[in-house]
Amino acid sequence: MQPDPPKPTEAELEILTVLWSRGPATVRDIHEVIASRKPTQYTTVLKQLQIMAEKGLVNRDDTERSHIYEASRPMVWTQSQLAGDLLHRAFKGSARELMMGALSAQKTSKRELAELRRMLDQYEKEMP
Amino acid sequence: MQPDPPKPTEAELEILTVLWSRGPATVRDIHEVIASRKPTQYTTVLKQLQIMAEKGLVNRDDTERSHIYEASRPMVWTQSQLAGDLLHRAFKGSARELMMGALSAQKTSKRELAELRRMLDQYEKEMP
DNA sequence: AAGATACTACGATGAACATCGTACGTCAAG
DNA sequence: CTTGACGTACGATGTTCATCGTAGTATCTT
Repeated sequence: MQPDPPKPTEAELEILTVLWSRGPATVRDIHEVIASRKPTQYTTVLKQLQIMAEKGLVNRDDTERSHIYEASRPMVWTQSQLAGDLLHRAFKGSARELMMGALSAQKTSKRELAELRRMLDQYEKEMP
Repeated sequence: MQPDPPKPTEAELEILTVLWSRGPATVRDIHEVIASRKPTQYTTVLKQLQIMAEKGLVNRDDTERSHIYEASRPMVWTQSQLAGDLLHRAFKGSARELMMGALSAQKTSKRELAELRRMLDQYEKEMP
């Protein structure tokens, strides 16, 4: 868990989401989830995981015959990387503009808006 | 301006940001801005713009000798695409989580937070 | 023990990206 | 008119991504 891993690609991110939701898993586990969404070969997922291990995106436990993979970084850490990256690339660093973009991209429920507001309160309170 | 253009790539997005801020511009104009940030050949920018025109990301006016390019979509439209894309790929569609990611990715000023809150108020008011 | 099953390793392939060099046309000086 | 500055067009190249097939090895089943 030394150097920060690079930003995950699209396919890599999809695998990471599986790992974040299921926890450590075998290639088979992950493949089942992925394949249920789009036709994908087992070895494709395997190869991805091997590459991801090289990049440091996942850690591999190969003590057992079926290797077990887990995300090397917690979900929120990676999310922060991705959000920050887009924030700078497309929104000049403006969190407000990013939020505008997100809200206009989909209908957001009143509940979600309320949660958002509450989160803001929380965040502001922890900063003098 | 028929079918929606695809999501811009990294290099394409950088060019678009120039077009959004300067308005319609020639290859030379754009190249000057880009090259001031990182060493880049003139023809590289030219080629990018030609490809972007094919993809429909920019419109080209070739009535003059120096062609004039402009973004085919307004900034906010593209921003919405990008935010929505990331929102679904990495945040399960949760605007709140995206906001968390963005805020934790950089220090956000009190002013920015206030603007954000005001923007939320505004947005909520327009939705019963 | 033999065959089927389950894994990993890895090379090959094709598409998308990003970058650049070269060719070629136009136009305004000199 | 010729030459140099400036412009577009486009092929070539190297890289990263994503996907898959094949080979080889270990394990299970009968």
